[in-house]
Amino acid sequence: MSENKKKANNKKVVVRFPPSPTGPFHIGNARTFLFNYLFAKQNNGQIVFRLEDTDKERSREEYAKDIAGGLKWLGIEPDFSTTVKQSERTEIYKKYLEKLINEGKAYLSKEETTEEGRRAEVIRFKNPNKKITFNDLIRDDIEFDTTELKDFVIAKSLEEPIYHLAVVIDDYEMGVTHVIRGDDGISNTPRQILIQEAIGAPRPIYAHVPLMLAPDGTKLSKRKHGEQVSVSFYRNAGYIPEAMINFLAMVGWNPGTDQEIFSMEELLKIFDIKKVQKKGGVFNIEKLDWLNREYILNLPDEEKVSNFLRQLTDSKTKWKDSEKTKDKIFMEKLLKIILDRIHKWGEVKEMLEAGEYDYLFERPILDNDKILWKKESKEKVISIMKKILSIMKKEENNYNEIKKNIWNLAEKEGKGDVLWPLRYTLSGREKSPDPFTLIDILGVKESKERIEKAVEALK
RNA sequence: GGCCCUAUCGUCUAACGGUUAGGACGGAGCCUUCUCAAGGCUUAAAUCAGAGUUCGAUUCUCUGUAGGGUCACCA
Repeated sequence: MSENKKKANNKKVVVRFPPSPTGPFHIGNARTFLFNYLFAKQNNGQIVFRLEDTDKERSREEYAKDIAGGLKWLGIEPDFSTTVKQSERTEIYKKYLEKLINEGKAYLSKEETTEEGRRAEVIRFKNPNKKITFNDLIRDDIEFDTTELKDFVIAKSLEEPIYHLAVVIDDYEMGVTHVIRGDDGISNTPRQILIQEAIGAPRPIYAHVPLMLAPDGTKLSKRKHGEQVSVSFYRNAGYIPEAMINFLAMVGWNPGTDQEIFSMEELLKIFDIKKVQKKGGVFNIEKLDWLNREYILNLPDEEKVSNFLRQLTDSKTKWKDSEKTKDKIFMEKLLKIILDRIHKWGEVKEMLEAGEYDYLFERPILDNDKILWKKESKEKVISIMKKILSIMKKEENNYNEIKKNIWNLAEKEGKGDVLWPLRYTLSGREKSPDPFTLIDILGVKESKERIEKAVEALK
């Protein structure tokens, strides 16, 4: 008897991560894995990793790597040291198949080969045609009549087992005690139980977690819903793994309190597989974005800086090696501005590449019409600008005084009449941070020069 | 279509058979420095329908309806 089987007998919890490497790591699978992970860790159990690559046509090494990489990124790693590949286990399956055939529980079946690619001979399971009831941790008892399954195919040949056979044998040999999978697996369960009974394997405890759905209410699929079904999409977009975990856990589960933010540690304490919803949950990316922002804001300063710098380095902005980027104080101010405007790190790169902050590095080209807020008269704007300039000259580098005095001026002359031309002159953009923030980051000297130039151009 | 599963605001969800049906995201409005964000406050928004059980049903039962899943020599 194998080591694993002994453990199962001792009721040591063993769960499995059985991805099929036929595509990039799917976000829905990540969630199912998370539930497995939480359950296993809570019970001091083992998490075995199994690549279900019996479909030679579609399985690819790069996908297996993407899945393993995604799990590592999310911080929910199985026990990779015991990784099993179904493609390397044909001898084992063959043994069981031969036994099943010898015992009359399966048989070689001659088939009519009307379609191309179909075998003239396959191995079918001799269906005892009975009713099967199994218990599910999430849905209680589920009953099936297996008669409708007929004598289903379990292998194309002795060397080519079909999924159901391989799964049952592997779960048995690996001592899997709890099968926690998507509820699209519910209808597979009765035939797998039939096979279990035929090979004398114990029945694991099942928990079918509802699927995570797309906004249209259907199963998330790459074909229908695109890149957003892949874990790597979120990784590349600059989401924080802890935020992803938090979000994934909350689609379909909640602790029954108002708490929204959970660390892995907290999840491990309060997660309860039995409290997982029965209904599928829609993947709501807006909530994810909100959550991710919360996580970004809670990051230690050094991590904020390093993430920000990485985005800058990765970007294709013309000024990324400019002197200014070496000015620590300037960069801190820029980061502060940016942090107010992002939900995920990838947006930093997007904004920088879109030129949204170019005006901080070079003087913007101004449009005289836009300086005039709501068609103010040129004369008025010029006179206001001159007043601002005199405030700046008087106070020179006392930022707080300048801010106070300009604000007083704005109250007197009309906020928009002062603030808009000022802000636009400094940034050259219709949308930007407020003028005081701009003066602060640009410096009084540069701000003054920009205003002087604008006044000249207006005349 | 057969079989299986499910049903509370748009979304994620809370509510020993007794609540003004609660929270969060998103929305709307207002405030906060003109704009964009961020933030604050306020607000709209739900028990699928019909029977039954019960003094009383979001909660239990049945029926219907709707949605989803699954019906491979894919996994």
